[in-house]
Amino acid sequence: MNLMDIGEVTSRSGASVSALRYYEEIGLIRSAGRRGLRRQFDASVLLTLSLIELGKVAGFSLAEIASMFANDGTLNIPRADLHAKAAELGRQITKLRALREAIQHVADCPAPSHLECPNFRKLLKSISAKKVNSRTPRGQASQVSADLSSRRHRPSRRKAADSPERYE
Amino acid sequence: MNLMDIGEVTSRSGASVSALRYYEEIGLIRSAGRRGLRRQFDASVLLTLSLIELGKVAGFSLAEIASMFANDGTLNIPRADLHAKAAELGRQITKLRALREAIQHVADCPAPSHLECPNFRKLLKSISAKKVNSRTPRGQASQVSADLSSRRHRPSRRKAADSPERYE
DNA sequence: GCTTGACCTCAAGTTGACTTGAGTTGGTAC
DNA sequence: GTACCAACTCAAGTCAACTTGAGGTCAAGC
Repeated sequence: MNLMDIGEVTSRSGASVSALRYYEEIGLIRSAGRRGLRRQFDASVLLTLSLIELGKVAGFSLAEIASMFANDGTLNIPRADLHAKAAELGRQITKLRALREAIQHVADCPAPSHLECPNFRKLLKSISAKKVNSRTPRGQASQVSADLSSRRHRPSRRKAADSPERYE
Repeated sequence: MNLMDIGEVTSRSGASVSALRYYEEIGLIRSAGRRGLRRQFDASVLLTLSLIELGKVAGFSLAEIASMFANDGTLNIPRADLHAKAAELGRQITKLRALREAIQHVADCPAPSHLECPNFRKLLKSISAKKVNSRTPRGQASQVSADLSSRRHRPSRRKAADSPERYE
């Protein structure tokens, strides 16, 4: 019943071949078997991949996502975890809003240098304060970087030159 | 006037010694000089570090942040960039809200397995769709993980198994 | 029969942002 | 004056999540 080569899975899911093999290796997905050498996937893998995507977007690591799948590949997330995650997302959203406000302010503020603007200093302080209040176990920064400028594992072949004003 | 050893900077800023040295190495911060071997920092570095924090929270890479400082260490961000970033944050916020809603739904949904819940499937689909619509330059997932569960550079001694709430 | 192309394995490399470790130096307290 | 300890340098390691590369297999088409 409707088994797919890995190539079809990539084209239907958007995940790369190497990512799929990696996912299989770490037990995140399962192939239905082999045809010769070739992995065969059944259609359910596409849904699983969506879930994985979802989990990634939500900020779970692949290991955590893996732990959310039951043995049969179905979802198995304790509802309490979900509530916690939702709450966490809520806090994150709040923080991002404050941040956006600060940035917007800076963009509109007429002070010659932002550092000279007392409002900005105040915003800065409030944002840092927020950081300190929220439990930050090892002084790590948060990581908000979205898919709009995802800079984790950015492939080296893609030069950063095409973005508005080439940082790098 | 009021120069600090690196140790004082770490205790006042929360940044680690090694991070500070690293920042200096890549030109993000500057020491005011040396006293013997020891770097001396003046108080302004604390503000700079706040800005760096801010930039990181906003999702800029250190390289990008570096490019925002003028030679004299003052801020120098083109306002258009800021507007763009604010808009980006706005999109990010929207997305996170949808995500939170989805997660909340899953948590409350009585279906035995989430995959069987048509509503969940719908939410899944809408989130994936959103991902596709928003410009995703390298097909990477977004990274939302906040400081509440900072999972970049997470020390390996932390096993991924203990998850239920304590995101440490 | 031979090429092609999609797939395979396995090891090693990549990325950013640090951290760790080994071995050294020098200011300060006793 | 010497012990101590914070700082130093420099190289190498870490982490997650893949990607890349070299070399191999196999079914299909000419």
